Amino acid sequence: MENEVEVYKAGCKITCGENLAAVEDALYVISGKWKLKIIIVLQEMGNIRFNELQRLIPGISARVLSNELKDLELNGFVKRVVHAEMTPVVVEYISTDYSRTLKNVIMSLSDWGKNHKKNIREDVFEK
Amino acid sequence: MENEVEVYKAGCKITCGENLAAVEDALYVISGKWKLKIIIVLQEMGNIRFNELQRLIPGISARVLSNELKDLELNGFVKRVVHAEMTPVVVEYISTDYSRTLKNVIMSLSDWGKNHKKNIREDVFEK
DNA sequence: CTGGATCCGTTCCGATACTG
DNA sequence: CAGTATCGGAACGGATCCAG
Repeated sequence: MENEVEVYKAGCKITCGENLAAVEDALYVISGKWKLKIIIVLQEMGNIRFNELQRLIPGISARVLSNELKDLELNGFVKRVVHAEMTPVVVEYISTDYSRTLKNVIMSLSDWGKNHKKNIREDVFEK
Repeated sequence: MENEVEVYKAGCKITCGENLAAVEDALYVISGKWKLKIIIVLQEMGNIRFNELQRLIPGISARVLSNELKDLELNGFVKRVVHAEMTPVVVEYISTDYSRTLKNVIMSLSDWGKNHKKNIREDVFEK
């Protein structure tokens, strides 16, 4: 019977490892303080310019925003569009189709976040 | 017509802000390199002891695991159970009901991670 | 306006050693 | 077994100045 438990746990370790690896892959791309936020704003606003983006994401500095945008562009979540015909040059950022595959992730996080906030307010913590 | 766009965007900013805040609340609690992984393993294994946990999460050090567990316990995701009647003392960690509310989050992340990995392998990147 | 460059403090985190 | 202590490097991120 002790053995059964061990066998069960050994089985768990396999599926568990799969899930773990998949979540790890996801986190590798979208974790960090800003990435998901930028993606969300980009998706909701359609096209958007650098400064407006910065204004919509409270607390982010130009340096960090710039770095994050490069990273997101490399990973195919954002497209950078330069309107060279205008003066001064206008640069717009738009979200890609691929970034839209994160819909479920964003929604589940958003839902959970709302509940969590509610719970924290009500509980007053019975630790 | 230019005006319509601005009105639309102004509306977006409101709902956008809500989503942003909710996702931010969620990320505040579960972001970081290890938190979700620990929660996943804990959920799949039921009860588990410190060293086994460390073995199941490749790369984590004892110091970091210890810190993360304390943090997770404070936030109600993990329960620490001490069996003082045994010698040597056995300490077990178990996941809480509250940690199970993350089910959707974990599943959507896992699904997306699997797809993402597949895409990366196939694309060979047509940037 | 759209960032790049630099400086610098903080925080994270990995390695190792150690304790009861 | 279940952690703690200490160290040091790396990464993150804010502030400021600068350029096209």
